[in-house]
Amino acid sequence: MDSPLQTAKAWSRSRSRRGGQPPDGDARTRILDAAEELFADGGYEATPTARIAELAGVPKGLVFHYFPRKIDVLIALVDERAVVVEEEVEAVPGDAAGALSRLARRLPLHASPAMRRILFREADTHLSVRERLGRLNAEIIHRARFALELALPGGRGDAARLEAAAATFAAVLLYQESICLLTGHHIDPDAVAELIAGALH
Amino acid sequence: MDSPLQTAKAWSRSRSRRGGQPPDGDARTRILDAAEELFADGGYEATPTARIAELAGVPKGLVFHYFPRKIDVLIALVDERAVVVEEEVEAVPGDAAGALSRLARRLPLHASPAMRRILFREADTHLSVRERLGRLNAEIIHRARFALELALPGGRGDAARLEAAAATFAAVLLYQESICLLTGHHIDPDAVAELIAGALH
Amino acid sequence: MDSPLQTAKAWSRSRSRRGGQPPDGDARTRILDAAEELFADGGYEATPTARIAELAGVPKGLVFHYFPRKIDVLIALVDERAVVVEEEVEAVPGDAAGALSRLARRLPLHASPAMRRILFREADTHLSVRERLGRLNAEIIHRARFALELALPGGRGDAARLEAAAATFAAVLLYQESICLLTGHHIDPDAVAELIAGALH
Amino acid sequence: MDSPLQTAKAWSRSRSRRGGQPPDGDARTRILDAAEELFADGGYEATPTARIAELAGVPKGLVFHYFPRKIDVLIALVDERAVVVEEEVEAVPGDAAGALSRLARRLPLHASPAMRRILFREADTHLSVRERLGRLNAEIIHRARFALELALPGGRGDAARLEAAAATFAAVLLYQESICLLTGHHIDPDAVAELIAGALH
DNA sequence: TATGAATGAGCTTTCATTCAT
DNA sequence: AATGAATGAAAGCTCATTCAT
Repeated sequence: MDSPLQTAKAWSRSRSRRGGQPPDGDARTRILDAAEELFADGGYEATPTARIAELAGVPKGLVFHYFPRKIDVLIALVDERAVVVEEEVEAVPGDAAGALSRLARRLPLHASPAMRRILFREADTHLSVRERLGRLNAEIIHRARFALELALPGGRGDAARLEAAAATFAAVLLYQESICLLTGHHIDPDAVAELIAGALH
Repeated sequence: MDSPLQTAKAWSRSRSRRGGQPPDGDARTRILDAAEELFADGGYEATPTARIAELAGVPKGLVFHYFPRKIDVLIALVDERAVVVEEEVEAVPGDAAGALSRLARRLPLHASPAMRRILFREADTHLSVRERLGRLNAEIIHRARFALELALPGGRGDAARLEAAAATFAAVLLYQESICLLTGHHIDPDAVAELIAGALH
Repeated sequence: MDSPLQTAKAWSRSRSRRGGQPPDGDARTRILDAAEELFADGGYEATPTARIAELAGVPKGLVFHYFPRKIDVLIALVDERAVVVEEEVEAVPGDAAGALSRLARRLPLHASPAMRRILFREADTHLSVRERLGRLNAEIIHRARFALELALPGGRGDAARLEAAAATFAAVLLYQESICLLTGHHIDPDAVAELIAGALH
Repeated sequence: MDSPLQTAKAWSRSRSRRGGQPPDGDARTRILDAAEELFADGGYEATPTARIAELAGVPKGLVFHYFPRKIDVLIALVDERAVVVEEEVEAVPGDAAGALSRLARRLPLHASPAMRRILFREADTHLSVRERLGRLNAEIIHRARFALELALPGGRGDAARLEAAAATFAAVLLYQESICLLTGHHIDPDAVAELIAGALH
């Protein structure tokens, strides 16, 4: 409740509620589960399909039954487990900081923490991943701009300023988790929301 | 001069000035050059040492003569070509936005665009890279905070607010290049500098 | 009528008359049809059973329902679709060249062009195929010798000469199609028939 | 001396004279030797590279050091060990049968019996092999026609007849070995030479 | 009879690394 | 310092075959 994004544990708790004990669900699901974990940990390239199969508790051949090429596992993962939510949000005029905070708390992305790591780690080299990350970034900027526009009185404030504010907020949202992982430096999205909303008066 | 970070072409121009004959420099240098390009393009894991040797125009065995293990190439690259500059900067009270802009224009990092990509791409999985990125982030935050503190009148403005501002600016600086590469979305650091400086009055 | 052997199109026309709905015939037939085409094109070894099933439009498991082992598909093909006709032909004394021409036009083999390719391609390594090809060769030589004997006056002409003539004609008949496919060089069986008949006076 | 083509034993005797005991020669040569034997026996597709390495007495990886893809082994084999001799032969007017016999005894092809099998077996499916076989066929027909033309008096005898005779002789020469292997039926090239020469008077 | 998930042995190929020269 | 053949473990992937339904 105090964290802007669900933790890894909270996420797996919410998913395992529907299933049983490991091996959880059907073979295809277990393969994706395993791949998600391993890709997030060591990266796509460094993860052999054999280890995916092993962790999933299925024979090596079955991985290729469902996913003819290794890359298809990653594609399926992104397709099915990193869904960008593109819907209109209700307008709340006047409270820009609150709107940004709410956006931070509820990213327009259905994805586990592991999937989020994969999304950033592999975007560099894999087109389908990059495309998904691009959509997410666009959606966040769109919503941030919408929140700021509504919150601000009239047409005041030039467009460039608003654009920079939205992009800045998106950058923080997208990378705060990476930054924490890589540098150990925590960023409080609420403080940033207030800061940016304040900057536009 | 109008770009916040050197472009790839500008960088290689500035480097080749010191070098000379094609193929440029001695064998060790050519190996590192090749590795830098290939690691940036396809990632460390996906780059065979044989291709490094090929691109460097040296026999395969020579790579292992200079760098006993493949990982040593990456380590040397980070050590020698991603130098974080840790020095005190002169204070310019009163002009917070200008100070941030100057910081954006001159990151405390001696590294080519390719090296910067490597730094972010491999930080996840390779300790020595992560450590370097952490130092860079710390240095940027340090300087941003210093600039903002000096620029602001008195001790006014609470510490948390200043912290958030510095972290936000660092996030933008660190990831603007990645964001552009991944999403095509440009961010103007000067606008962000002004925005953040403005937010602190 | 002017071609010594049926063309692929003529063959499939004559077969589909008995069949009917697309996809043609029952599952077993469609499997054999697919195998015939694929074995002829790429060879037995290079053809996965999965592709046979795919081309036949049947599930993979069904192939093994009808043919427990992959080799059984080839065996069935040869058994059922490369039938060597072993029957006595009427004698027509005096016209050796004509008799050979007739033999060329109507090989003692019921088989599509694809099956003929399979017969030659797989004879090297698969006993049942080799045996069938041997029977065909023997039958052709038998008929050619018979035609030449009858056509020639008395017992004149030594046996070895006649043997060589029959074998030569058989070689041309058997391999003219292969030669054309492999080298693009056409051979006119009628001209060869006349040549060989003429050689025996 | 009485056989038109060298036997397998005679061929390997003539080659091993230059080398020592097995493992004979350098690694690349041993790999080609092994491949030649195995491809001839079981066919290209059915021969794993691992068995080539095993028979050659080299580690599996070395095969791919010299031949990046499996198909390159076959290509090298055809390139280096199935050389078609394209040179003019001296004219011997008047003795067509003798000229053809000499052609039969000395095919314009430098290749072991094993290579000859490979040439015919793989021509169907591998372009480079087919091209080589086509060249051989063309050369044989060329020489046979040349021999028959010279041997025959004046311009007598129509061109089509001569063409058929040359093609027939080439077919017999090319396939006599295959026919013998596949059907057990021996053909005496000398008898065929005499027959065909006789047919043209 | 019909189906497609499941299996695992084995395939081609890759690659970091070693080493004699 | 320089070289490229040699090595073998392990990678991605294929495929005939089995089997529960």
